[in-house]
Amino acid sequence: MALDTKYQPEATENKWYAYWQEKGFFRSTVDPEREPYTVVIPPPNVTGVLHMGHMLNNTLQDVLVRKARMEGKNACWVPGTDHASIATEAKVVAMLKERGIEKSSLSREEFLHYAWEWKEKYGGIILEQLKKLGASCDWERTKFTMDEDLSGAVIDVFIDLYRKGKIYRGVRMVNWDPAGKTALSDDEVITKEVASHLYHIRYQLADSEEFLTIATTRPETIMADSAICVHPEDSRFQHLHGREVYIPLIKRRIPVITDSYVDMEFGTGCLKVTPAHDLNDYEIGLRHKLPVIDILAEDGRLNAQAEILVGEDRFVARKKIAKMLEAEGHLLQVEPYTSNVGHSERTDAVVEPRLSLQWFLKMDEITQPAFRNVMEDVIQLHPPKFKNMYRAWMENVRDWCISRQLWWGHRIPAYYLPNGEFVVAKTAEEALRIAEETYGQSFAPEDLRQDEDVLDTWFSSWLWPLSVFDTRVFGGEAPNEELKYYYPTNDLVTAPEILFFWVARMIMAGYEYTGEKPFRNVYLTGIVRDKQGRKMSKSLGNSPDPLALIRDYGADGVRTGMLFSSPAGNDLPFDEKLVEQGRNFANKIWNAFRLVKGWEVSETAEVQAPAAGSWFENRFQAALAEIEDHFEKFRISDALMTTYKLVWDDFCSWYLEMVKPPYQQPIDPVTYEQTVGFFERVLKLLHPFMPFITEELWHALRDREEGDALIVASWPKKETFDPAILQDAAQIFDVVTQIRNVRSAKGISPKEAFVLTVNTQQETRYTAYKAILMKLANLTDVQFGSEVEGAISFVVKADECFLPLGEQIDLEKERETIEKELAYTKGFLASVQKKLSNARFVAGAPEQVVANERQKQADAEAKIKALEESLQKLS
RNA sequence: GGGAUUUUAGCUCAGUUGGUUCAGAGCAUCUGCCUUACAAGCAGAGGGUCGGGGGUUCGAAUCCCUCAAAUCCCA
Repeated sequence: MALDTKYQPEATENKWYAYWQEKGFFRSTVDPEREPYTVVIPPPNVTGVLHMGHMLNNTLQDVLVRKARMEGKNACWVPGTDHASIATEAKVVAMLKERGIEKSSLSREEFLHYAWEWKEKYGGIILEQLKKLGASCDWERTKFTMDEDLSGAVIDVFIDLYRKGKIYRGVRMVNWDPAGKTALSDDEVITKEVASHLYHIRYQLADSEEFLTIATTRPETIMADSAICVHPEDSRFQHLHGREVYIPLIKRRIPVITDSYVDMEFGTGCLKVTPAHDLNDYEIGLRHKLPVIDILAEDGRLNAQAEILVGEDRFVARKKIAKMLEAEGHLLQVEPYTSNVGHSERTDAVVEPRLSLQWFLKMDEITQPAFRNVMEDVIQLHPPKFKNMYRAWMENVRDWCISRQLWWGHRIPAYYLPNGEFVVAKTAEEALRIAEETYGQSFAPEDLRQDEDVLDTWFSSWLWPLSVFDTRVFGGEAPNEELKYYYPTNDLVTAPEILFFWVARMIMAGYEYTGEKPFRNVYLTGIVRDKQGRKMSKSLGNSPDPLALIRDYGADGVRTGMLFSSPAGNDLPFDEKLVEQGRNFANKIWNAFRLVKGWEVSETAEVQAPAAGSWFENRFQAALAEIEDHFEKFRISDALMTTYKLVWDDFCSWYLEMVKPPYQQPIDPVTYEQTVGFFERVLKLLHPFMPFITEELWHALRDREEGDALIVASWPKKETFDPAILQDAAQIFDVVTQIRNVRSAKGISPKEAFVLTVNTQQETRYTAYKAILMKLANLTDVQFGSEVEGAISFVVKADECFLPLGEQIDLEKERETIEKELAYTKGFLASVQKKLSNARFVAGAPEQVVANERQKQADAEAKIKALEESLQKLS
């Protein structure tokens, strides 16, 4: 059969993915006989499409899952999506707008109908894309955070925490969009520089004819002032401490307070404090127990609390107030000023900081086990540097605002009563019953009004590692078999950006509802960035299309490309060169297969390299030990690199070259069997990284029985290896490289064969590898001796090697080279001797270190001797 | 403003409790090869005073201080 010289991934990938699914290799069910290995996917946004971050993240998960599966564990990777209330609602609103429908014209039910329609249409796309990447998820377990049972769990948790007294209602300042009449998250606010004015306004002191002057950009809010604040150390205002002033126009008395928040350099050094309309002022208000006076309605007009200009828009009011202040002589100065003003991403209205009643979860107690168990490494973060960040956050954690002014999500199960109270219950009927019991009066169902808000998306995804297995445990039921078997999960792979939003909260929920951690290890990936260091995002348009990449480079190429340069916790500066390297690697493996597949086996064929097998056997074990160590420490990039070098350098460049028969000649059966066996073993190591090409070659290398697939083949067992063999071979390889080097430097063709003469203490080393040495360096013989006429010489470790090159030798140049090396080695020896002659070193350093230094000394001395001999022969 | 992390070859990163071969890898670069597995390749080579300065130590990329730069989180 004629095989293409290039690996063609596309057909292979579809074929094997279908095969794996058809055979049910991704499926996991409870099996107490086997050790479970569980991973829950960080649920991507249901309306999202695959981006580079998902590619990296899910490749890593798939590597871990596939390796565990090959190790014989019951590997269970649970896929799913989350409802992402803000993002999804924004998309649905945008879709409706395109159809000419305003959200405000719809009822809640109508809107949700459209939202579900959207979800049904687009919700599965991202999971389908993950299949192209090769993700070996148990698709039968696919979950969605708004599935009926998962939603029930969220509501149960809200009720439970409310009854435990951990959930309360409180005031919080939000970004308010007066045009959209909705609260915005910080991400939806765009800050722009706006040309405005700084108004200098004087306030009269209550007990004298004096005035003080403040500077503000928002004169229309003076009616909401609760105090005037000065810096406690500001010498200009010491006389004002403890006194009171009148707000101009409305003549309300407010105190002068001191707080170091005030910037003495800015404005006049006197700050008007308006707790209802500025976040910093709100905090000053809390510290000084100031009243909160809210003068703005939800549409941005002044309300009755303002006393004057009621019903005017805030910007109209600003101009009118300025005029009124001027008329009364209170406006001293208006200076131009540029300020940063938040605008609504969607309506472009100026965002108003606004106090609103929100639901909060108390964090003081629920964080305790989550904090302790990470600090004590019960749950390990990889890399551990994130522990510091985690601690900083957990030590300064604030109560969690869990309500959102949206419709898409889990509606808060609180029901308001006509008497101003509310009850929390799973259903309206239950709420009615509780209300009647609690207040001893009867209510009609329509008396109850359910809270309009939904819960923060994280309030459902924090349950994810539990709720994908068991949704009833939150209602107080005993854990089911699934939860008992699969939980705690093993590894979680996610981005550091959501270490607090998601990871920490999952840990809290895990301990709260099971008393047990949700996972053992958290692998934190980096962010995929472009060459300029910018985060890849759709809006910047700097992200390649992942599916196009897979099409162009193959899924295996893309997977390895992403992993080559992404140690845990480090950002990945993406470069198409990386996936090109991945593709080249797949091609290299493909061509190694072509070589082996092309061999004809013959009983009479000569064994090329008897020592090759035992060398590679040991080399493989050494690499395997290293790979296992890397995996254990979650150094996935390093595990890949070690595998890469084992395959490319050791297997292809050294081993296959050793055993390869001369052109068009057959290979002996023993070497062939051994080579196919090695090939199978390297395919196993490669499989987690490159599942498709390895499965393809697994089947192409031998005839397989039904169900003998690489995806479920056994991971190679770690065995001891002999470092002496590796050392011997390394010495031989060094000699080969030196000979090639001499050829390269002298412009001698690799086809010209030589006799190598070696002066060594370890002749057996050379006889054992004689065939290999001759083959790889193109020698006609290897002899031993200390002198060769007309030869060029070089020293490898302590061994002196001679190649007879006749007239091609430039004696003067050779001498120079050797003298240079000699001087260098003498310098090195001197530094070692200096160390050894230092009594404090010999006394203080560990025995092993001193022994090493002595070895270095001996090696250097031997080398100097060999070099000096060479030099002597030249003269 | 508070906190965290990072700074090692052109790029991306290793470098384990300070001590093996005088700092390693991959990619990129340079040189020579279309040597029938692979030019998506083969063979070989060059490249770093470990961000700057100071200190501790017999010995520092590694520990301490200081300065500088970058990134991230919280406000």
